[in-house]
Amino acid sequence: MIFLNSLQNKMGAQTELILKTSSLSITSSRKKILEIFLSASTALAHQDIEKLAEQYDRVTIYRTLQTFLDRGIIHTIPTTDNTIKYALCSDDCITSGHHHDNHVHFLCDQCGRTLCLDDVSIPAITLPKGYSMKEINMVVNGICKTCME
Amino acid sequence: MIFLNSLQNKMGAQTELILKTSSLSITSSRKKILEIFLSASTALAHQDIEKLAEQYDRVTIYRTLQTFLDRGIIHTIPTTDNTIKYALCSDDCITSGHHHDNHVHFLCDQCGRTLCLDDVSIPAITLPKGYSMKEINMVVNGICKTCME
DNA sequence: TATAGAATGCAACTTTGTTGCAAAATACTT
DNA sequence: AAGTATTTTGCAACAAAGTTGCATTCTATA
Repeated sequence: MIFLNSLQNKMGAQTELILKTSSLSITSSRKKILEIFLSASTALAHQDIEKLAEQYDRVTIYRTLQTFLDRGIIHTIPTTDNTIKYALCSDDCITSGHHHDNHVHFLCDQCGRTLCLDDVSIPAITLPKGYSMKEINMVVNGICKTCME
Repeated sequence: MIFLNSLQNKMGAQTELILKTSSLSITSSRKKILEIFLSASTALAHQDIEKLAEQYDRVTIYRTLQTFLDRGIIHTIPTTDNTIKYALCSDDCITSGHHHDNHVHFLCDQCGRTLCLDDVSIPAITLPKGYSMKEINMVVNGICKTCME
């Protein structure tokens, strides 16, 4: 019990730090949603968060996610089933101010989870003349490790 | 006028051929939606099609797009703003039966258009052990050629 | 601790997508 | 070419997803 409290305090401290770094006021809904992201192993849909933070209003969750997106705390992942998925940005992504999330995302067709393949980086490509690149995303569909077993 | 008719006949023949190839019955809504795709230079959202084919019911458009997806006539493009965009598959994509759409897609942040960069193919990547790949998508955001000028 | 400013919850609304079913259109048979 | 089986369409009703305005509550700060 003491151990559990200490864990929660740790996470509480972490969420407050993230909010402070982004100069956002510290509210319980924001902390709760950040905690959800920190303990999630996969990218989350709005609906997932709604279920895990059901004490908060749907509108609040929409607005909080939008705020986090604006501040670069989270990012969206383009998915082939065109559901919106959100994931935490990596540390240096947040601190560096602008968004650069250079790893490949994996969408499991069986369990439906969206995973960040942190170790697989997106290869460089050459665009036709006249195009300017700002962001690049790579999404792979298939069966994930867990579902293959 | 004669010239215009001949053009429309040409496109009519083309749309009917596509439908026949996929063993779909030929209906005016399907032909209309195919014509829209054939004359579009960019990928289209459901909403775009609804505006361009307003004589048809919303439900019909949903069902037609789903049918075209099932037959591999069109494909969806994952976008970072998480709107669903549809584009015609290339010829060999249709005829070969299974879908393989190996080019990079470009999303212009300025004009909002989604373009198929047919000449830029998706580079190969290596997934971690245990993952199986079925489909791969690469989406680039930035400013397109037209908007840069 | 008082207060200005920000965030939240609620209600009402718009947009987007789905389903069942009767009517209409298409394909097929003869 | 006409009749019939099958498919497709449109309508209605609904469900889900997302948005907006405003009054209330909470947070930061002096």
